[in-house]
Amino acid sequence: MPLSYTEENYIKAIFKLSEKDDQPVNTNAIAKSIATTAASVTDMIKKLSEKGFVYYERYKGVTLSPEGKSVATQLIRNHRLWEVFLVNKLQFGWDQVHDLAEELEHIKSTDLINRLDTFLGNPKFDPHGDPIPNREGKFTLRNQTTLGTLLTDQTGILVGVREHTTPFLAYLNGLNINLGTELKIIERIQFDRSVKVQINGKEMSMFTEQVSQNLFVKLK
Amino acid sequence: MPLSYTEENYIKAIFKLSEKDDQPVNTNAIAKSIATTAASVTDMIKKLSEKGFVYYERYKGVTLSPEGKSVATQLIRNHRLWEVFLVNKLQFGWDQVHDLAEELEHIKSTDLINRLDTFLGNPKFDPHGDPIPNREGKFTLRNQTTLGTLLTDQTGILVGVREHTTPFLAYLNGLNINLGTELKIIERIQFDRSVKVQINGKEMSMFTEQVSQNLFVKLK
DNA sequence: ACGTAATTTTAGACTTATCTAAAAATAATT
DNA sequence: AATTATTTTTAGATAAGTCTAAAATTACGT
Ligand SMILES: [Mn+2]
Ligand SMILES: [Mn+2]
Ligand SMILES: [Mn+2]
Ligand SMILES: [Mn+2]
Repeated sequence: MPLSYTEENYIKAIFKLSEKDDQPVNTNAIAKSIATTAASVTDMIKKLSEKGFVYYERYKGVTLSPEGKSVATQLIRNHRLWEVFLVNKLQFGWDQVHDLAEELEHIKSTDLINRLDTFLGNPKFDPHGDPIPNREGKFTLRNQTTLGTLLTDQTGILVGVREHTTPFLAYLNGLNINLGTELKIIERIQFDRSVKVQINGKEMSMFTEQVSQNLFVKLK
Repeated sequence: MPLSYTEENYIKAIFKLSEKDDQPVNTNAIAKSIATTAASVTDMIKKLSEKGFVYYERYKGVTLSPEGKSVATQLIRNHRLWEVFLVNKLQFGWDQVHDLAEELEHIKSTDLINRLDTFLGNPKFDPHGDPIPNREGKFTLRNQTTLGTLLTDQTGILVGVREHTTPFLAYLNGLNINLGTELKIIERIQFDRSVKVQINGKEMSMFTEQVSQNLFVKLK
């Protein structure tokens, strides 16, 4: 009884929504996250519950079972390895690969994925700096410091982005900002918490708080 | 109005069944080729006809329209390029890649496929020696001579296989026969049209007619 | 604690793709 | 030419996934 693409997408959505707090996930949250209606979500949750991938009590939200977590982790591994392939081997930009990986992740073959992993040199992070779980489903932890928390004169090296939307990534492209780029805080504006930043020791740029909160860095 | 995987598989099946004679394809033939029932085929053909991918008259069989042919060609291009990737880059055997390519071929992105083509060095043939259509859908013609037609003492270089089944390819693996392998006819047995063959100037082997008819060669 | 607002679930309908069994059309035999 | 056999189509059901609209439940404000 293999899972359909649709079932897999629901399981992944539930996983991502419960990543932070580990609390039961609301019907409406799932509906918004995969652009469908609450009614459809309820239907699907019932099915996933019967199949043992989620724990569900009506009106009380839904939680992934260990089997569900395992499915989600495998999908995330697939997704991120394909993204590495698309960027490192096929020269796609990091703002162009999400939707393709969203399809490729559903090709079910652990052999394929493990060979791809080897071919890519067992990368630990995807093109957006997100950790790639290993064969056993273990994630390497990534630095969660954001540029917004750095003090004046400190330099951060970009190790990830929280936002994965094309507009945001394309905006960073326009500033020549990639993973590994050095970002030095020149000045902090108290009024709106925006920051003046020097990029790779050269150009200056202003970041709103919304931008600096979405950039994960490690201190240089 | 994108095509579903199912619709695409029907179109590809019709293309393959009309490749040789270019005659209308029978309902039963399609049903057998994709392991479904004649009733399902009739339903699908009606839909494909309404969408303009096939010409159809009831009880008279079905033919692909130019749009249908274009879809089929694109799918075959995708399929064969993915097979090259799986064999050349991920080290799969030529007997292991068909089913994976059967899924990968449906990822719809000409950008992806063209980049893959470039990455692989614009191969003209897939791991089974089948021609890969170019961006415009043009096929390179492959030598159609079979080993069965060679005379005694002639040597053929394997350029393709007609059968793509795993058992047949695994059988060739066991004899160390791949594309490029030299096959010299040592003796022809009139009685059952089997042949004694020397492989790469070394081992001898007997091939039944069924085998030698499925090996495409070019004269050395 | 009571009424209102928000959330969630149910009811009923629709689409795509599939199937079995029966009817209709075409092909083959005598 | 009539009968039989084969192929193809239709009729009617089923399953997965989706939707809108209405009912049920929970949460919130006073
Ligand atoms: Mn997906
Ligand atoms: Mn990513
Ligand atoms: Mn396919
Ligand atoms: Mn092939």
